[in-house]
Amino acid sequence: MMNLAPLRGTRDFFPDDMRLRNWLFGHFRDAARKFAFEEYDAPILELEELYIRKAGEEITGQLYNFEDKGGRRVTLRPEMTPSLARLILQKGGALTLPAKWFSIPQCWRYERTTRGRRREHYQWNVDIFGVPGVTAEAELLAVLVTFFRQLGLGPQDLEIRISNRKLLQSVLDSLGVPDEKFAPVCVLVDKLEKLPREAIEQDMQALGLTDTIVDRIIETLSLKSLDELDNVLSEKYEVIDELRGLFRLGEQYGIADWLSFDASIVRGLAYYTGTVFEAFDRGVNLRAICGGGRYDRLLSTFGGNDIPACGFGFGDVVIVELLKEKNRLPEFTPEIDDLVCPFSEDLRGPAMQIASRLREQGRVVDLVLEDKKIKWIFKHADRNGASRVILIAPDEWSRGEVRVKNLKTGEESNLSPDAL
RNA sequence: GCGGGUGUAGCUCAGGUGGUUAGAGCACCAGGUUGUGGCCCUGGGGGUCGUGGGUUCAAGUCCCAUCACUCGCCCCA
Repeated sequence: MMNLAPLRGTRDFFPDDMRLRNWLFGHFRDAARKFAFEEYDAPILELEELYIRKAGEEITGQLYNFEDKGGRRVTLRPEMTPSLARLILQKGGALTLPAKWFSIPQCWRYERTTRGRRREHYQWNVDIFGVPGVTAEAELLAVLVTFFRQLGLGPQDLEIRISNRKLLQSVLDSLGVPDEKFAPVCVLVDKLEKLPREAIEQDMQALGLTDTIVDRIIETLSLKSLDELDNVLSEKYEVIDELRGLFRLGEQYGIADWLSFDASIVRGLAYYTGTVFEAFDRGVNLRAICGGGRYDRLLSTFGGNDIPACGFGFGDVVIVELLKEKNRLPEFTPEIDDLVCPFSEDLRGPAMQIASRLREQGRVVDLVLEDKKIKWIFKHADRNGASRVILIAPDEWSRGEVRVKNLKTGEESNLSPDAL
């Protein structure tokens, strides 16, 4: 037999797995919808040039790319934001702002697989275009908190760490580092905790940064609070006011318990320009659960006019690991309302009519499709989580009735089909 | 790319130092119970023992190679 396993780093979703996935995605959708975000989608396959950013990002170094039959360089999308930017630019002036959109795309990367690193995952994306101020970030954070609360998680389980790239930018500016170095430096800084210090310093030097500058960056990132930052930084940076403003909005939204300032958050993507944030579980261990930020100048990198924007991505894997660990995953079992079974082939017609009528009422109805014994029927009903078994049997049917058994209570009665 | 671990039924796994027709539990199917589920009892189907080669009278077992999965490292940086 041929190899039946899914390709390395990819997953099959059997009905058992799909029940969990649908449950999770349902919560993604509910949380976004509560805040009036609208769902969109785009092709999994995009032109490779959509992701060429040359900032040393991990994500663009792991493109799942190839040449199609027309000789085009294409790639399975590693993230949704560039596709979203493409959609926004297509709308042009017809786009009414602010645009609040969400999606649950499957995203791909090609790399060696290890624990927790697959080649494919689903990533809930929530974005706001057209709002320059931190009211937009506050909205995103509130969506996240709403989602976490729906899952039964609290601020004792999770925290959202927030910073702002303008912090780093201000420091670089004051040290005379040219603007075009900013994005690559951010990418390197994001790796500070994951890689040996020397490797990073080497790369920083390759970008033309002196030891003094590197020290200053690290010094800034190690500050633990906004007040500390305020005292240490010589000039009055507007970024501190911006961060304070965001935390104030967090308080007014009643989500302050979930939020903390953390200067070491910078994110590994090149396009962020302002606020950046990541959510972590407080019981250590797991990787970031989600992350996002403001990217006000993404559209111009595609040749369009910029629109202020911010958003986050939220993977489907880490959150499930966390929920498992916290014992917060519900049991997922199949459920149907009625199992209808004709007792003999000449009663199949009436059985089909009764099933149809019940379905028109909105019930989930399974029909026994073969000539099966009663024992099989009840076993089947049990396995599929049926609430009722409706038997179309000769004696009852001759009196215009069907036999109904409620499997939850064990009650049985004869009813006219109209009374079902 | 390097190293470790694991590959035996649909699933989870047993199978000292080689020795008849390769086992268990779960799952599946059937019967017990010809019109009533979960429990129980009985029976049944299902295996080229990852693949290829070698040693041997004899290989699931030993040797070599290879592939797959998995963990760690390297790479990405």
